[in-house]
Amino acid sequence: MTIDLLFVNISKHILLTEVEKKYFHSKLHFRKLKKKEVYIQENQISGSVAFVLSGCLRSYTIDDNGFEHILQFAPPDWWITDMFSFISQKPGTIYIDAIEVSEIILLSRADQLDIFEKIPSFERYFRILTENSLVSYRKRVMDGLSLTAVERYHDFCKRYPTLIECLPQKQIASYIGVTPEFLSKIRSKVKIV
Amino acid sequence: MTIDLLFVNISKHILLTEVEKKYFHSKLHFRKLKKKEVYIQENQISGSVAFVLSGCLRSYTIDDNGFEHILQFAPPDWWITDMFSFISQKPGTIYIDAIEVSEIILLSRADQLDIFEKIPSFERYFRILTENSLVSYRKRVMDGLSLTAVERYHDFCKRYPTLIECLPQKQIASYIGVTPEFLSKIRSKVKIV
DNA sequence: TAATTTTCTTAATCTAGGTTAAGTAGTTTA
DNA sequence: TAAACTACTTAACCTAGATTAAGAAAATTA
Repeated sequence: MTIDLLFVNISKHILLTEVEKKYFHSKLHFRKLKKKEVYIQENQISGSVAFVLSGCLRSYTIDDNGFEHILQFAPPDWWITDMFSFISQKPGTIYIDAIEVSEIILLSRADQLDIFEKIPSFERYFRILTENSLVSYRKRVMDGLSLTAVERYHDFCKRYPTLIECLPQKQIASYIGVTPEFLSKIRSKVKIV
Repeated sequence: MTIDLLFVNISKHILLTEVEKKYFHSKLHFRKLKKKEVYIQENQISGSVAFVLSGCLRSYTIDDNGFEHILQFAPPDWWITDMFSFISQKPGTIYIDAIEVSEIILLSRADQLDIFEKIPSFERYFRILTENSLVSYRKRVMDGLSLTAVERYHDFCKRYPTLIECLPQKQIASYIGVTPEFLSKIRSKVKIV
């Protein structure tokens, strides 16, 4: 996958001149991650936000009992970072690693802020991304408050059919907020009925 | 309360000229809400976002069983709307009403977009608000996945000490995702131990 | 290929939190 | 002020989902 994926994504929201594209491009860094390789760790300051070109990343916390809770999956064409740490430049609370071999493009917070100054339409681009992301977290909060585990699982299957294919089941369980054992039970019941 | 509250809030994030302030001001609308008066309803398109000058609003959904689930409280100095509907201009899924007599300032989506064109620093202002809001929804998702009801209640008390004072207990229960009966149980246990 | 690790399944048992119900206290409204 | 809601409490009972444990299947690694 090439960096074109990112420029196509951007062009859905804002228009850039060739000069602006080049300037933005000059601030980007490319990185490959092996399977399970960590991109961001707890207590670390997230210096950058990552755009996924290929593979898949995930963000998660580890609670006091050592259990992982998955916040987000980032397949190609998605941005991911520890937003709290990225915007505050304080030590973060989440881990981000690669579920499979992945290629990502990095933009540092300093460079992002610099770009906001030089190319104001980027402020719009990230404002729109943040709005959309806000809405999807909001939905997640509502679903947690009002749906059962079975309903959350079906909703996940409907919304992310491609992720269902490639993710280990225990990670889906962690995302929807149940134990792997219970998800297994849910799935076996569905088959019979 | 006067509209100054809003301009002080804005000045924490961006600098405006007098002309810009006046232009922005000219797009705002003032509204008073009685206790329980509805500002936005399900299936309605949220034409505007509201800044609270006095009183307190809340946003919530009503699920298939008729239960309310509170998404957000908006005391003075906060913005509130159905973000999904506001950005997409499609029919929304939530209700927003006044918990007590309230004064709010409204900005329509059309005017907001117009202001983004004319005064790009407003794009920054709302980008920053959206980033912060995203982080707090993200925390809410994490808390829902990793904390017990007791922990979520204590966290709420710590984070929103002023809201604890003025909100009916059943609304706090609805926000943290438990029944009023169970919250009552939690509170009585805390007293004894 | 075998050995090891990780994932998934099944089943018994347990518990956090829900449900139902009934009583009390506080607040609106007539 | 009384009547009618609405909010809060308590307690018995119930259930969705967790925990524990053990085996089977799949994927890594040597």
